[in-house]
Amino acid sequence: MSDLPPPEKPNMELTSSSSMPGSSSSSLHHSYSRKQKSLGLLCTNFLALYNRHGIETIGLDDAASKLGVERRRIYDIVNVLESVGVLTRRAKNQYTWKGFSAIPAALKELQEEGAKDTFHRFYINENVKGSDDEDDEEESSSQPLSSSQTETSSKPASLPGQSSDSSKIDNRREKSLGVLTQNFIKLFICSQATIISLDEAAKLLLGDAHNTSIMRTKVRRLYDIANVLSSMNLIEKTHTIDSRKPAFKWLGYNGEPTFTLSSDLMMQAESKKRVFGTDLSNVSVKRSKTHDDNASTERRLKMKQAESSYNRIFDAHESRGYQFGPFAPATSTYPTAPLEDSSKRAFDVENLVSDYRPSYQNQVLKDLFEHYMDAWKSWYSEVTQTNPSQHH
DNA sequence: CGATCCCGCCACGCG
DNA sequence: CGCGTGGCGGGATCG
Repeated sequence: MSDLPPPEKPNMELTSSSSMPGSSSSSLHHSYSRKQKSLGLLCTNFLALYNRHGIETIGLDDAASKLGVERRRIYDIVNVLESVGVLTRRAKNQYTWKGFSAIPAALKELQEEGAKDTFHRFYINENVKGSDDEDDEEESSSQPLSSSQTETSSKPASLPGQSSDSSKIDNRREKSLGVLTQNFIKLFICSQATIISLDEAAKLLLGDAHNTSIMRTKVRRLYDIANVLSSMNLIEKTHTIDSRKPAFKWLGYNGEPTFTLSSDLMMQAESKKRVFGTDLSNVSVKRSKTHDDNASTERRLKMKQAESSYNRIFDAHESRGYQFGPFAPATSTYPTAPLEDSSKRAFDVENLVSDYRPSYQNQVLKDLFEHYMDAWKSWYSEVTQTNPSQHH
């Protein structure tokens, strides 16, 4: 009982002007910071909530209510998470948790797909470019699609009706977000680009730089995707070398999701990406986020190919078959029996969403994070073999 | 201001 | 027809 409240959405106001200035009255704190409801943060919480051992199935309603958001938002997150293999749709309203360990394989597949698809030849770099015409095209014919093979059939090579190659109508379904996410990622892993500017990505991904309207919409989606990907630390927001335009930097699979919660609990005791692939050939010197990453010695990404490096990492990860230490064990985590609630009580997710208020940045979550953070740190120091200067 | 992007209307399938 | 999904863009916030 008392599973999930039937009332779908306690939406107070709807339709018509939704002016909700919170009713005059002085008080204070107005405007509800948008940042607090960002997809990125939501995703971080989502991950924290389901990245525990034992989780296997995820119900959308469940997630929505626990995180205190509308269904719609869950769809956004779930779609991009699925693009990276962390989740898989099992049935209506039900997803299967695969975990971060599924990312490498997913990326690898994306890379292969991208290589054979129409994904080739994008060269972005610091140098400005004509950026006028040319180099647009891209997915104008045939759908990039996903899951080319690997998975049984369920992939009619030719869609009923127009057998003409390009089926403009293409899948009515996932026409965006999911596919967009994959294509976005392909941009990085199929080229050796590390940084891709926003409009560059939009231009490449859409191939319609003339239509401002469409562009605008796509860019919005790109932001959504970027936020989610960022919370997983697959990418990071930055700007182009000339620090002019906003851009995204591919971080790749550096390991676990760094708990970069807002910046309250851990502020500076974090960031330590990459743990394995120490023999990466193209290991860029990624400074910590201590300051900025103004890499003065930014070699021009000219090199091409060299995909084997990825395979190596993936392989290493998979063969290790390990499970990210701190996350699996956690033997004494939320015993389900709140002995007492003086300081650290059980992780009562059912209470995460107090109601309709910004449920993020929750005290409980904080506790959880700290707990994990601690475990993670010790675990990290263990696996950190190659860690020269890092403490003086 | 322009960059960022939250909210939720409403159009798609599918039972 | 209702319901689960999720495209899509207005317009509010942020920097």
